[in-house]
Amino acid sequence: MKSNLDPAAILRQAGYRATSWRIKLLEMLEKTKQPLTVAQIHAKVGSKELNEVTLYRALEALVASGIVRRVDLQQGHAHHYEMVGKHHHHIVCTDCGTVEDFSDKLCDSVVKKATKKSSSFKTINSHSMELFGLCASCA
Amino acid sequence: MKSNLDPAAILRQAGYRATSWRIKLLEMLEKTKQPLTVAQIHAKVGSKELNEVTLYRALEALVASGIVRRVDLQQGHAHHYEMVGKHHHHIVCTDCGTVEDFSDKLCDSVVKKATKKSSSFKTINSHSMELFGLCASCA
DNA sequence: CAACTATTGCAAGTAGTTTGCGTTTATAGT
DNA sequence: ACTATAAACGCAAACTACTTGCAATAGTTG
Repeated sequence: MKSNLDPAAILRQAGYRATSWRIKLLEMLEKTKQPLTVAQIHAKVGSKELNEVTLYRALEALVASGIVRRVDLQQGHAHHYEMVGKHHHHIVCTDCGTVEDFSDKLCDSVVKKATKKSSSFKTINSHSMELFGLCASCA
Repeated sequence: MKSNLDPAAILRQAGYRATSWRIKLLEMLEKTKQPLTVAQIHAKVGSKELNEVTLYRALEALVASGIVRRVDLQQGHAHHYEMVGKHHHHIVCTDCGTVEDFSDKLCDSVVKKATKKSSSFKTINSHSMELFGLCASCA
């Protein structure tokens, strides 16, 4: 069992067809470090040829099967998308929008504590955490 | 210096006029525990009389001056709003949308650690964290 | 390589939010 | 209290982000 599946294999393993657009989409997302908006993805994958609707449907499917993650970086009302990969969070510059990744296993402790203390939740499946501040050049 | 200002005082202190709509809006938000969407707020404050645009402008102003907070509970593409009050986070049921508050000072440690480790950020002004799972009745 | 069905493109629709502009209303100054 | 001023408001219209229906196309299975 290879740890790094290629896009076509990832898609088929999740029960999807390995279509050229979805392969291109996953290849691009794997290369890119920053979470991207639909508009940015659209531009990068080929805004002329690829229909926006197709992109929305592809992202919806990929998010549903846990291949892609949707994050809210509080920039207007558009979401950002990124490959799930290893779990991490974001530090976002509220001025220029630069994004830096970070991760901390302390988060898991927070989740565990919250679950234990909660009156009506016993299982937490996922969590999001983003930090907002000013990057070096904007400060 | 009273700790609990009334809505009119809060508004004036932030440099706004204490209009009847904004007073009603803050009174309602103070009473309500759950974060609400614009549509829900609109319905609660008076959907017939209050123009939606006015509500959007009021919320924009209140968010800008830190009186109200905008949170993303990942339910479609609408944001939720709540009074800032004391800092806390949310546990959201991905099935029925129930929201429970929680807070943990460990979060501050995470923020501090991330700031220290970050290569391009030295100041973090705010952060968001939401947990997603299934509540007792949906599990 | 034929049949089956997921995926795509197009056109249209909906939800959420913003903008421009003329009118109303809270507030500061008399 | 009364008036001038600018913030806040309502209405209409525009706009962005996203969704839905349906017919055409293209992976995949046998």
